[in-house]
Amino acid sequence: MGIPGLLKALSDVQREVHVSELRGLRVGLDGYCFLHRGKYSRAYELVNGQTDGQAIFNPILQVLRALLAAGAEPVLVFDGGQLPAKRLVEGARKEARDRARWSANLQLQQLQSLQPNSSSSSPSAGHAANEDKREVIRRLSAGVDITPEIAVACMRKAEAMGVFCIVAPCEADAQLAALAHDNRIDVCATEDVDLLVYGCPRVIFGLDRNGYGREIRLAEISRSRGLSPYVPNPETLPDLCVFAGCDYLAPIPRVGLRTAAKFLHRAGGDLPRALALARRSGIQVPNDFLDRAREARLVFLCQTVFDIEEQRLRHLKMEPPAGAVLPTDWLGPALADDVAIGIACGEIHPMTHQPFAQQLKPALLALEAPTPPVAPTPSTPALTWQEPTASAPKQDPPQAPSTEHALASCTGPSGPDDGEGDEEDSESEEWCAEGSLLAASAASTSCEELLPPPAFAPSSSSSS
DNA sequence: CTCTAGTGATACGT
DNA sequence: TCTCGTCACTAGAG
Repeated sequence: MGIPGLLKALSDVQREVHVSELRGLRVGLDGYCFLHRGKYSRAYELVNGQTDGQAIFNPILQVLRALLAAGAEPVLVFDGGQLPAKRLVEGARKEARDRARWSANLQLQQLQSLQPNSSSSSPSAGHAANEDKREVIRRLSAGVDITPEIAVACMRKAEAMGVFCIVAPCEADAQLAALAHDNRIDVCATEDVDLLVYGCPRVIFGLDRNGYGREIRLAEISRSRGLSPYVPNPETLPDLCVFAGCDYLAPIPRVGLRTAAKFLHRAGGDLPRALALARRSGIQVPNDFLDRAREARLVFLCQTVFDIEEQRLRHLKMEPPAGAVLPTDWLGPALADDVAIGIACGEIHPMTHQPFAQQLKPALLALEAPTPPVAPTPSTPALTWQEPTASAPKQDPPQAPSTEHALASCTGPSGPDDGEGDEEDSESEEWCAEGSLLAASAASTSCEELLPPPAFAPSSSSSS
């Protein structure tokens, strides 16, 4: 995620902050970062049987409460659709999650087959079972994925607290940067250094439930000595990051943050010259790297965001150059205004573009049947722009049905030998309740609610 | 020596 | 069909 090592390199310009210093300020939060903190709690719930499925929301709700108590005004932003640039790396991540889920579920099945009659448990056996449990939690939490359904459920909870929420058309990072650029938020809270690359002036990292975090101000990064003699600044940060390898571009082997900074320094900040210097030093820079780097740079500058004022999509900082020929939807999809508004409101799924209320099946989080792990491909490089050969043969899952059944038994609080007939029907009441909540809100919500409340509007126009 | 890239341990609500 | 881990440590290359 982000640029490896950049946050640590900027540690000398970080400052400890507390939410009490944010009174009266509007704080934009990257929703995914805080939902991610709840994944372990969610896995813990799963292995322990009884669960209301709500633990995943605790970290974000605690942070929201801390901000509200301090007199700050939180604004919650969620990720939306995928960018083509990230599809490749997302595919690898999904595969890793599926593998983790697969192994965790197998282990969970074994654990539960042993657990009911633990009468024959010596202390050592109990200890071993505990160790197994921890292992299952570890693997299961790695397999939990945060779906848009979960994000929207979180959104409804936050809105019930009076928090303004929005789903970005693409990445929350770019949307937060747009809000900051439009002076709708004063500071961002996230774990991702990318927000600095996108140009957010004040970013708080590691904000915890007690309200403590570490702030980096974009205007002060040129004071950092972490990459010396290279001196970073807000304008050249995108060049450094695409050279060092970011999410939008396959990295050059043996080139990380330090090496990229070194060559950029020697080239006076000019990326083509830096690449030439790198080649001269024996680094194998792909022939098309400069073109790919220019495309990746545009993602930081021109990604599609939702414009609250105009109630439609726009580009972040500038229109893409007229002559630029880019892959389809490279900067984000072109959506009709009503679809874009529906996504931003959390009423339309950002990927399928279908209304949430119709398709919101019981969100089973990590409980869906995992796809079996594919055999490791022999020796293909991990990230290439070549043809996707991954669709070759789907092997037979060794024991998929039995594993799926074990999952089903784990689903309900006490699943009374449920068959598999009811798919549309609700199995878990909490998600059913969530669904009705969504349906009700979808029926009554008008998208005009996206127009910012008075306190949220920028200090320019007050006409409504 | 510096730096990249890979590995292993690790995580916790009421 | 449906969203991002991270840190410390170290082998190994330059």
